[in-house]
Amino acid sequence: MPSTAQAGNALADVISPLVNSDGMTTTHLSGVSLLCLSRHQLRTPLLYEPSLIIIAQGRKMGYLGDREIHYDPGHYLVQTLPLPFECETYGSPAAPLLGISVRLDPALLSEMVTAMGDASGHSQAPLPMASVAMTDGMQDAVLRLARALHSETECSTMGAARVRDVVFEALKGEQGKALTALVLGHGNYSRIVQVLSRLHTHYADEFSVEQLAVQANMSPSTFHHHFKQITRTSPAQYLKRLRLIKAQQLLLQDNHNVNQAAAAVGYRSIPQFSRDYKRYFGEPPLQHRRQEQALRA
Amino acid sequence: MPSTAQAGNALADVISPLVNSDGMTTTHLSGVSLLCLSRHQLRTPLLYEPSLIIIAQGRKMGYLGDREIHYDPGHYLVQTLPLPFECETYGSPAAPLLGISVRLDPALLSEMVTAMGDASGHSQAPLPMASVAMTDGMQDAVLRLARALHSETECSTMGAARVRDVVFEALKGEQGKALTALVLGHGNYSRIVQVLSRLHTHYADEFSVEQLAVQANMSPSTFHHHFKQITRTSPAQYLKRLRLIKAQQLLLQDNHNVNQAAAAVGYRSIPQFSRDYKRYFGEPPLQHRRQEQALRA
DNA sequence: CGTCAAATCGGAGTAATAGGCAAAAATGTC
DNA sequence: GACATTTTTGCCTATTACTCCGATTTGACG
Repeated sequence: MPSTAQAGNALADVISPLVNSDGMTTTHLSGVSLLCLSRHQLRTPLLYEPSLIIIAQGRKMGYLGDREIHYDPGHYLVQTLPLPFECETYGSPAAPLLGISVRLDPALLSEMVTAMGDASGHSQAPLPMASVAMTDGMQDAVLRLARALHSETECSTMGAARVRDVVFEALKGEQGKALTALVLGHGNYSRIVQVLSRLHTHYADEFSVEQLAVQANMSPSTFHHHFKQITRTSPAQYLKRLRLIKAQQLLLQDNHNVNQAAAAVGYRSIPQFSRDYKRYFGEPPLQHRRQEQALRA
Repeated sequence: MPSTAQAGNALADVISPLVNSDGMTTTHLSGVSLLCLSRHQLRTPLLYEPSLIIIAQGRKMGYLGDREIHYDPGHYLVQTLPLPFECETYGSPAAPLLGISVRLDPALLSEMVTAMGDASGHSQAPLPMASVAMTDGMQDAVLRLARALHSETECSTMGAARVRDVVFEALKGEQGKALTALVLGHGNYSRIVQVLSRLHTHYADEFSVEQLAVQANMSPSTFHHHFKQITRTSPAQYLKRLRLIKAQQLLLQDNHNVNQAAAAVGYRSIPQFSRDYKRYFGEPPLQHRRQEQALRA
């Protein structure tokens, strides 16, 4: 059981008994996972599913293009879209990072947004990733959710409701509009989102920016513009990163060899894959796998 | 004492009494050696130190990439950089190759160049190896040097001056500029030379072209370009040849075994070493050593 | 300060190389 | 002559090198 450094951190105390290893721990509640990391993790690219991430102890820092996103016990993360970005995690054996992640199920989201009605007049352009100041309401909701995780019975009977509470708080919060925009097609934003969704489903296929622009009903140049506004990278870059991250999973978790991984994510040229991989992650594919394996052993 | 075939070859007559075996003979003057070879030596890779080489009898032919460099009694060789190249020697028992080699001491060179002042306006790109037509001045200077070698007393009192004369003639000659460029950093040229120097000192270390390019303050592609311009091979090739030649010395002279030699010059994989050696020298390492030992016995 | 030419950079495809493993071959040893 | 050891070869995968080319920068000159 990881240690909780600070006294009086209720959430950390509740989470801590539930995890026993670094990384993501699943819970009895699908869509809810626990984060733990007892060491410093240098800035590295990764990809989160749309989710809410609440930090109980430690802190994280995300880099999306030129934006820096801090999250810590006083700020939770609203991740609306599954964007590739880079993340640095601050944790130590004495005070590991502890947190809880709640996946944003589109169906649930849609239902809730519709039920809540459209209190439109959107304050600002929706951000696909944003750090939001913690509120009392959210704090309470998360704490209740975390407590529920201790009992399998409570999970099955009350789990959905606990999750609902948390999401409700998020919808009320600063970034509620961003989530709303996801559900109610909101002009340009949702057209780009559709394209992103397509990329995520078919990342191994070949795409031309032109095709994508057509799909979004925009000219290539406007498409490029809006795309970059949201993802902070160009379409081609986005796809490349997506592929590389997927390939990394295949390499490190599914024990594919470099050939297979490269092919599986749509690379035609293995050398090209190797180079891109090295540029993005800092070291070439196989070496990376060896290191990772060495860490486990 | 080797025979001097042609009548009236003053230099050959002076040198000939000083040598009594094939190969390099050292003299009382450090940095000055005598060459003798009474048989034909097929084209084989080797590495000279920066030096002046004056042939008194017979001839040699150097191959540096696509360039051919002839040297014979009418042409002396100015070797500015220690480049791996290939060399064929024409000699026979009746008329062995005879020559004299004067090492180019960087300190001496530097001193002389500075003293002579920079008569810049460089005629052409400096060549790291070049054959220069013999001049009367050089002929005289070398002859005087050679005569001095006969007397240990003269060596110790006048040796330095005699060497100085020879180097002075070289500096005045066609390739003087190449030597000057060595001392006075000359933009790209000297940046590449620095890298070469590093390679020669640390040839057993691991290098990537990328690193080297950084050291030379160039992009990889530009680095490639300039490197090849000077050495007539690519960086990786150059390092490989350097290592193989060093390994050859260890094998043939220092009686290392193949393992040791391979490791000592930076090969991680012995099989790879064996392959490369064979490609470069025509036959695998051990066989080569055996042949060489057979020749001596 | 703008213009043109030359040098340089960075990307991408092709080719070559490194290094691992295993087996064959050669060598030295008893 | 059989065995143990060293060396060589073959094959395979992953990585790097090499080279060309378009884009960009640099630098000299007007």
